[in-house]
Amino acid sequence: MGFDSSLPIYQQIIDAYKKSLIRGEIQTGDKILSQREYALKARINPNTVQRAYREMEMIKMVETLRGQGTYICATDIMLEQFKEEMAGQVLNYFISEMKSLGFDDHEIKNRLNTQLEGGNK
Amino acid sequence: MGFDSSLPIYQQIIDAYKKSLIRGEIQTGDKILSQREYALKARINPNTVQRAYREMEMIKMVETLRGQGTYICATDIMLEQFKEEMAGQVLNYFISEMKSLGFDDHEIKNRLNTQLEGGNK
Amino acid sequence: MGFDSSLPIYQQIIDAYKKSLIRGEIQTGDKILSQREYALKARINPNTVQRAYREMEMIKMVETLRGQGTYICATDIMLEQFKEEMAGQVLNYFISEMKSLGFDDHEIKNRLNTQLEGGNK
Amino acid sequence: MGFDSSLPIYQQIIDAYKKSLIRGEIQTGDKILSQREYALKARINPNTVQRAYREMEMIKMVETLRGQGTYICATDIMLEQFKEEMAGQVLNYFISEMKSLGFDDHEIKNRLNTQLEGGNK
DNA sequence: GTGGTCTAGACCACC
DNA sequence: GTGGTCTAGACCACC
Repeated sequence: MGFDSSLPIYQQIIDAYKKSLIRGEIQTGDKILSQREYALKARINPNTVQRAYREMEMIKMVETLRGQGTYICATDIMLEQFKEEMAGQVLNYFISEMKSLGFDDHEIKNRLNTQLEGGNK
Repeated sequence: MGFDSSLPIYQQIIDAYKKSLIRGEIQTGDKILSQREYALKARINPNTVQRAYREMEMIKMVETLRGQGTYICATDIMLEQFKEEMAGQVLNYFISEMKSLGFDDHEIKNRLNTQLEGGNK
Repeated sequence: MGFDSSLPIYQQIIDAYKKSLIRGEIQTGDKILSQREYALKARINPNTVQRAYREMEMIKMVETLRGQGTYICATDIMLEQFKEEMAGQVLNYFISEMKSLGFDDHEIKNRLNTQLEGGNK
Repeated sequence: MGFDSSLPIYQQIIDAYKKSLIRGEIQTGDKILSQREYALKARINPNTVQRAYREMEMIKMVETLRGQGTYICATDIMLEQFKEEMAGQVLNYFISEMKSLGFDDHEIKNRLNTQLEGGNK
């Protein structure tokens, strides 16, 4: 429940839900936190949560029943898309971090291979 | 100047300075922010900043001149160590993120190759 | 620049732009009012205007150039959709108003025919 | 209780009462809001309300008993007239909206028939 | 100047 | 209780 500064908070909320879906921690049909609960737990403004929830609703990732709450309604196809999207983000972030540390493409690949073989925790 | 929740904040402060050094944004001889200034800008507790600065002093990455401020004093060898250290962190974070999205070692390598060839902005 | 109370203001802003597009008063490529200007003229909060502009951007009806302004970028196909959408709204509003005045389907048709033939200003 | 900009507000007040009468929401003998109450609820100038009430009195749609309030006193014949009047307004508004969207007489009739048959909620 | 994000808080509608 | 809309206003980034 901590937010870093690179992406807008509402986007981080959405990404976190997408990741939870991919990992199977939540699934279609599940009720998610109410906007107020989320805002309280994350100590952010309810309006910020609402923007995230509204955008998730617009892409039909969740559906909202007035007075009842918000429910996941993502299809398997959407899950695949989210997985691609999140993987792309993770990859780009990784590559840009490595490059900013001074590694070129070749070195990045080598380091990854070494790390994967050497066994990372 | 935003901190996420995974690492202790003082550690994130140190890492940020290490990365700035590697990237050449700051170098040996440069004066860095006073603890007070840092705490104000980052809106964190001065004690947290103090711990970070103390640890950087212990490994002789910076030195503090009383009444004058804190100065970078890292050697080239230290820079190399920092680079390895930071690369390891970035790699481990990348690998664990990809795995939590459901990718195995083979897929991770493939994705990286594709992304590097496809050209990421 | 007056808003009635039935639809949310941000929706009325969007509908007004859709109608202007259909009527040819504005067209693709045109720059529209800045959010601040619109808010000032309509005497509403800039945040309300922003929500309308953001939603128009999400459906690719306009595009926003940071620091420069917002421009219409609707395609002809979108215009056709907007026309259907607005016609549907107008029709439904008309029918519900007539029914609430006590007219049935048959009478509504008759009244419309009479009015169209009798010549309305 | 929201007013749009096309008609003068006092006229909109009168029309709203006429519609309420036609719909049977209020009837002859009922006491209506005091001018002061109306102005407060609708957040408009008391003078505007006064003009509406005065005009309703002139056509003997309401009567004001000093110190007691204002009461509906419309006859059935007046109700019929109001119904015609309101229907005419609704029709004219509908036709002008459809024409401004680019529909001709023939299309307007067709659309209405389709909508009525298709069943609008 | 432009738009983008966020907070704080009011008030409403639906249940 | 739930979400939806709106205002007021701060602060930021890009130009």
